[in-house]
Amino acid sequence: MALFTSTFVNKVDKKGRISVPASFRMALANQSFAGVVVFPSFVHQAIEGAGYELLERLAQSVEQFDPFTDEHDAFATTIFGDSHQLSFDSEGRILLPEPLLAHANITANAAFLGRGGTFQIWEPEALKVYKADAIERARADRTALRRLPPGGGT
Amino acid sequence: MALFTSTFVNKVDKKGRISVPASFRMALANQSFAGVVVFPSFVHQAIEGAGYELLERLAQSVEQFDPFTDEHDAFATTIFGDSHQLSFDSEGRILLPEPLLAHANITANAAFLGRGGTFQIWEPEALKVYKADAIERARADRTALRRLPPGGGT
DNA sequence: TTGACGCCCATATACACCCATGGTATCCCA
DNA sequence: TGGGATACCATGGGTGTATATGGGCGTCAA
Repeated sequence: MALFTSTFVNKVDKKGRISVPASFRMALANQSFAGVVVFPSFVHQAIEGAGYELLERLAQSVEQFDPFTDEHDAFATTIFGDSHQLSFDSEGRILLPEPLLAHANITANAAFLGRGGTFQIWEPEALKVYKADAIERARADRTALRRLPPGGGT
Repeated sequence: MALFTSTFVNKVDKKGRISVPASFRMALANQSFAGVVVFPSFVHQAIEGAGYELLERLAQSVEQFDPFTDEHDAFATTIFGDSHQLSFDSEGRILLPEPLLAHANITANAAFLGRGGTFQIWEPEALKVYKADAIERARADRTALRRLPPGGGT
């Protein structure tokens, strides 16, 4: 499995296009859909992104909920209702929809944040703030990382 | 499995490249990704390094969290957002990203410190200080070593 | 008709790949 | 056992290429 890692800050040009980092495109290379799937984050002023395949898995997982619970409702509405399939242009760029740009407060630059199986797109300054906070929380909770599946050292 | 052992001090050339010690490369030889994965240490001014396999295990471990909890959030952000996949060039060198160099205060030289299943990259002088301290702690904590897992020789 | 969007081309820069060198430890053979 | 030959490794630098970015043009649709 290819993973999204690292953080990249790219420019939004005057047409609204932005390059998806090459390593992210690489991670998506063998998907059926040549592009990304994005939807607004529930909790952050950021955009969630993933490959099409993840959306399919989410669909399955949502169906496992009781179809008439609140969760199901919220998930189905938000994730599928507000998610967009953005295909790459010939240079590997995407065109972020206006509502998503507004949700994440993105104007001139946007930061792609790798999160393993998924990624997020942030306004760079907002990401800086959020990252500082995340490091604090991770540091405090570091012991949780010891719950690693078996394998090599550490 | 192959382990990272010993300490090597190598030069950072003017392009920012640095040779990964041959024995470390050997230890990584049968991984799916021909390179290393690095991320800033939470606690030290040093760079943590490992094989791609570690990242895969982390991804699994993170997925075990409920995907929308705070823990998941903080870990995914911190670990994947700050980790970089650095592939070897044909001579076995890597290119350390600027933020990591800054985090570890590395300029002209860098020290690779083997830690078994993982390794660290330090500014050589800082490592000297840390090592002296580590020896102290090891001496004080010596009894902990008796808690060895069962098994024959090695 | 006008605007939005998909496709094409152009460019600078960063980086991956290639080849060259020097030093060192190892091996081999006398 | 000594000395030379050799293989390996860290290091340096040149060059082609991929990537991010910018802009022009045609087409489709409202």
